[in-house]
Amino acid sequence: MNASQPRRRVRAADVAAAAGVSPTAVSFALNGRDGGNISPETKKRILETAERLGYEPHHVARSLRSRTTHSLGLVTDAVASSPFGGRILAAATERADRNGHIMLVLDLHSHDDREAAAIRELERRQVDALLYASMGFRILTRAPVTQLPVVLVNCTTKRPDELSVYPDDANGATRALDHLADLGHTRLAMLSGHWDPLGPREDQGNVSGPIRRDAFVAAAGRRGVAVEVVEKGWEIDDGYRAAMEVLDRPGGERPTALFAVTDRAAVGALLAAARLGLAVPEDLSIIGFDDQEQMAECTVPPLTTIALPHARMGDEAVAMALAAAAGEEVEDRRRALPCELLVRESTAPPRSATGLSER
Amino acid sequence: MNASQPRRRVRAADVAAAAGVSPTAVSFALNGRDGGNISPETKKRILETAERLGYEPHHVARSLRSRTTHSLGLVTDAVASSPFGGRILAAATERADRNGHIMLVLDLHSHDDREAAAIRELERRQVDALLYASMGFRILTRAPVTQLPVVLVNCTTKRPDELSVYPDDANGATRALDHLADLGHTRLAMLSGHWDPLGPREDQGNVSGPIRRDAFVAAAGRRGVAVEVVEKGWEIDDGYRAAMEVLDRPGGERPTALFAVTDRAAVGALLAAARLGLAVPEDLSIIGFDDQEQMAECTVPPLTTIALPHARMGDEAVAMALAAAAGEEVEDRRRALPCELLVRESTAPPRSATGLSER
DNA sequence: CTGTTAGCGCTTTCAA
DNA sequence: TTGAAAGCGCTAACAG
Repeated sequence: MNASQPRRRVRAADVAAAAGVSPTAVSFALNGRDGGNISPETKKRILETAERLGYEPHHVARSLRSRTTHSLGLVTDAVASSPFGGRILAAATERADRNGHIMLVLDLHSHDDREAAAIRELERRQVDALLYASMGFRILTRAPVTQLPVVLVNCTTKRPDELSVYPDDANGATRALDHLADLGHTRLAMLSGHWDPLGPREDQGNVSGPIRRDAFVAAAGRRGVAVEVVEKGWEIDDGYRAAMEVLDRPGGERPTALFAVTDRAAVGALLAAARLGLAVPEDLSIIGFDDQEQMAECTVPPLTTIALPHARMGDEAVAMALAAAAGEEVEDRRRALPCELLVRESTAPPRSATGLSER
Repeated sequence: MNASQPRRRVRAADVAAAAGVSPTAVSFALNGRDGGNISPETKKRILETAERLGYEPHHVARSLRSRTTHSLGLVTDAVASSPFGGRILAAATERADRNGHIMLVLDLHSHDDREAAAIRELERRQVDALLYASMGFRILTRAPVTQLPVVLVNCTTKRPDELSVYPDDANGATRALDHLADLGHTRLAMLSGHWDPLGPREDQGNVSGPIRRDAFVAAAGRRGVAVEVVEKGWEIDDGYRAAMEVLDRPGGERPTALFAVTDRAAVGALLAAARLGLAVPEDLSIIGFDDQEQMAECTVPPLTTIALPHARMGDEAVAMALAAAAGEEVEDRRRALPCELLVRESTAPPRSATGLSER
């Protein structure tokens, strides 16, 4: 049919010519910018012509003229390469896309010295706003320097006017304790991490560890249950060693439930329990934190855990960035998002509470 | 000092005026485009002036004029949200950045029907080339349709002219077997997955499973060692069940080494071994596949595994895309990248081979 | 060796 | 209601 498929890109002017109108009319019709100044039928004809010709607006030209690129920059310290970062990124790109924006991604690979250059690059690209995401939850001493609107993701500062979204770890830890206490456990242990396991600089460390620990201990105090805290670290082997320490003792002195600072540590605890011949959850309840992909859901048994609000962080961060870019006043500039409890199969009432000793 | 900080953006014309030259000279000086037609000292003066004024080229304007945006589009079926995808993405953004390009990321969230729209969006944005990355290694029946140069990442097609980079799973599985055989194991089991665990459509499934299995079995045949294959799946619980099946029998009939199709399955095997009171690697060697972040390295004991070439895939994909965008002829259009063996602590010679029974 | 000038494709003010 | 025309900031022919 279309014998002479046109090689050349079809421009607004081509549509205008084909429809017998001016470029102005085309622009108006396509952008719905008609302040009632373009007749419905003309508009319809223009739209049809554009469709027929396969017209696609030239985004770059549009950006040059309108001084907005409909794009957002995402600078990450290493999020793109962390197992959680993906969830933030996916939700962020999703939300951006729904709003006609696209995400420009720059990964610092933990080289903080590249930060300034990355931000300048994004400024040059005329992004409408910036997201700055960190791998672990951090409290920054200073936000990235730029004239652009910035939203901090998975990190925040002390300044109340700075835009940020981050997980409410304390809320999550409290839910973990309540879950265990509600089940009837009274002798608990927490497999905890260290302060600042990642960075050399004070503001680089992941602060989730102490927050989770302190909130858990505080909540335990409120509920009147005992907690033994063992600080070994976040990883599988750390959890294994910590669990071995509290579990390898006579039944009566052993905690009936463990709260692990991360799902990885919880997997270590699972390993230790298996090694010690303790059945989970019958002999020992274990609850993790993070709802880590491909891990929490498919351990044996599946892990009860506290889910980090990654998707929501990405989503809200973009919403905030867009609002700020549009010059709107943003409410709740610092958003601590709740962490949901996911009850799976690694937690149950303690033996003494059920009164029955199965198997 | 700078009492009157200029609000207005400084343009090339401003630099030209300040340096007492024409905009052309500025353009030439900044782009190194001088065909020897600009005096070194003029150039120096221009550069200094630009520096002093804090001039930043307006990328959008430049793109409009030069018809190249120095940006690459990345369409993923869900890579951004997978634990491996991050590594690809990080390496890709890194390489792009080093070459003055930026990455526009669009995540399909497994909605294949959005693919066409995503690609059109990227075309509108005038990206110089496209990367199409899939979460699991797939063999596509058709590549994305676009006029742009495309590089397939972690997937490929049967067409030899299509650009792609993907892992050489067969190579990895062969290395796994060689490692075990070299250690002296003669009675092995492979904890394998299913064909097509992910997608409804035939070309959506991850093909790594059967490739790894077949290559492992073939290599075993070559080395003359026995392999029992158990097909349960990729996840921790699948590995646990599969391992239980082959391990829960008298010592003489039990394999001395396990090859797990993924690190997750290997963790399941670790759990099963612990449950059964088998010491790893003394009683049982376990080797995984993937070198999964925050998992392989920190199990107890740390897992010997085969590393997927994620970073290299991201890196080479960008290099290929850039070359293709520049109109260069690309060699090795389909690149199967080798998978390295990482020897950690979960593998050792079998008891019978050492002749000693420790502990 | 340097400057003038004409666009890239689109939007939008202003006049018809 | 519609159209002409003037740029957005930069690059690259083409003169000078």
